[in-house]
Amino acid sequence: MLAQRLWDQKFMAVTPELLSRFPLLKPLPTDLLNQLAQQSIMRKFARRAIVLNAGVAEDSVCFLFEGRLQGVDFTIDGREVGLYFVEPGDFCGELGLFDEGKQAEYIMALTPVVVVNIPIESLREVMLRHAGVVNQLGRKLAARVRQMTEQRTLLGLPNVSQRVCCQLWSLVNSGAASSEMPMSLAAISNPPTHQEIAIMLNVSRETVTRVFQKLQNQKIVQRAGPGSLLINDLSALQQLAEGSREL
Amino acid sequence: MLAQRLWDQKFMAVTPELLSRFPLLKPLPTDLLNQLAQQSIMRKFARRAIVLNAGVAEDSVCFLFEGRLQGVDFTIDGREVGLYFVEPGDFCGELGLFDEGKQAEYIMALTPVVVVNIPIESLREVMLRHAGVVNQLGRKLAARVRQMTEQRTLLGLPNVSQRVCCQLWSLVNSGAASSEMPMSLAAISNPPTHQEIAIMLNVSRETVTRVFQKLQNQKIVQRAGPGSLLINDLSALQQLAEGSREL
DNA sequence: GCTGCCAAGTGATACCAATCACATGAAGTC
DNA sequence: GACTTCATGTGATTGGTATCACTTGGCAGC
Repeated sequence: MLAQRLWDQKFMAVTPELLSRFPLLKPLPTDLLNQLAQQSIMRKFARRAIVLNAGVAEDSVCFLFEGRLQGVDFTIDGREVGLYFVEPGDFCGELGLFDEGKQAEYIMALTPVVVVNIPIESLREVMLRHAGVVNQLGRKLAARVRQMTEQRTLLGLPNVSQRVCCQLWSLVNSGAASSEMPMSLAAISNPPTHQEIAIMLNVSRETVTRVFQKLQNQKIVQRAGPGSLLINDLSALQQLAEGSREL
Repeated sequence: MLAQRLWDQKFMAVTPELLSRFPLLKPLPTDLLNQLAQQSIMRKFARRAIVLNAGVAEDSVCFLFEGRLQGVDFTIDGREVGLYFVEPGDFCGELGLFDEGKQAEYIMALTPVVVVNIPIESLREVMLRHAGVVNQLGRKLAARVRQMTEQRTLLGLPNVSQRVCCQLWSLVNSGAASSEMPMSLAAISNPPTHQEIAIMLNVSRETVTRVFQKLQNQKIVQRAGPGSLLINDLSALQQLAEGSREL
């Protein structure tokens, strides 16, 4: 473990410039960033690797530099449960900053990822002196609660197709914040696999596939290569999500 | 509306002593409590009344003095979704302290309640000067995220009886923190109605009833009057929750 | 005591999605 | 190019829950 860390550190030093790419850390003074950079380590993980472990008190917060992460948990009977996605520039494992509790969920790499681990203790010190950081962390937590609430509401939908469409709809709205798209056309870049969607919605993978089949047959969505899903008929998707239209 | 508030204020003045009963506010100096008390109002609500509205930016945080509240939301098709309970001494609607977003979920009175509303603006000022308050709020949010994560995991269970038993199990552990009980015997005071449990677990009310029937037939739980549910066989409940035993 | 209301209990039925067991297709590796 | 591995596609079967339509029972108010 230590060897691994030293190796990483050696070959991929964490620079203050790199840290300042993260919105949370950007406002910090240069010397502080220098200090943090020295205490931080950069690590790479393969697809499907566990980046943070549930049930243990992790000693660092994980900042995502490249790739995509997902918070996942497992039910007692071993079933996988998808919680949320983490995109580059964002971070996870921040609950430990506020209490001494254990990491609640696993963080798994959906793609090969590059992350920066910053020790919790160092960040706690930063929090003491920089109210702005505390503020942003508070906002982040609040946003997470809101998002979880929305997701929970989604799970209340009795109609499974509607659940899938709702999830797609919320992916469209969160992902493609770029507003140069025409209203009727949008895209989801690096769309989750059917399996990833399934565990977020408490449905089986096959069911997700079948919903996608129908959506494609009706030309509402369309694959554009492996890394992109085109939404041809945005308003149809919205109607499906809202339940005012059936598949 | 204004008249109502004046009425409440007139007949039930908020005293600093009353505010200091809340753990979050207890550490604050007396003069600050005085000030807050003057800006706060006490209100009563009947059972089933909406205490905080979803979708609007509420201008106050709601401290629960008496009774029990539940965070609820509604799916697009009008189905009720239960999110969490609020017990006396606790508060809700605190997300607005961190961002300017709208209240995410409704807060509904499960019993007649007495609450104290403290303006968000006043609390924000308090947060600026008293790091301890920020700290506690952070912990509270973190705890909420953990609890929501657990609840979400619960929903992943394919077996509905298990879901119900898990929920009961977590009610036992959170509610009856009083440790003078023998290990094999516990009780849930003011247990939620079947309907309230049902909407938290995404199951129908009838299904909850049927699970309770089985639990009662097997003498695992037992009603003790309207305000209490006895758990006769705690370990059996645990096994059922963990899936190592079937109903 | 009567009435009304709401929580809880119960059976019959229908249907929808999970599951299983494959087939196919695409991407990366040696 | 052969091979592995993973994502996706598809049909048949089945069981579990929602739903509906009631009944019962307890509590409160008049």
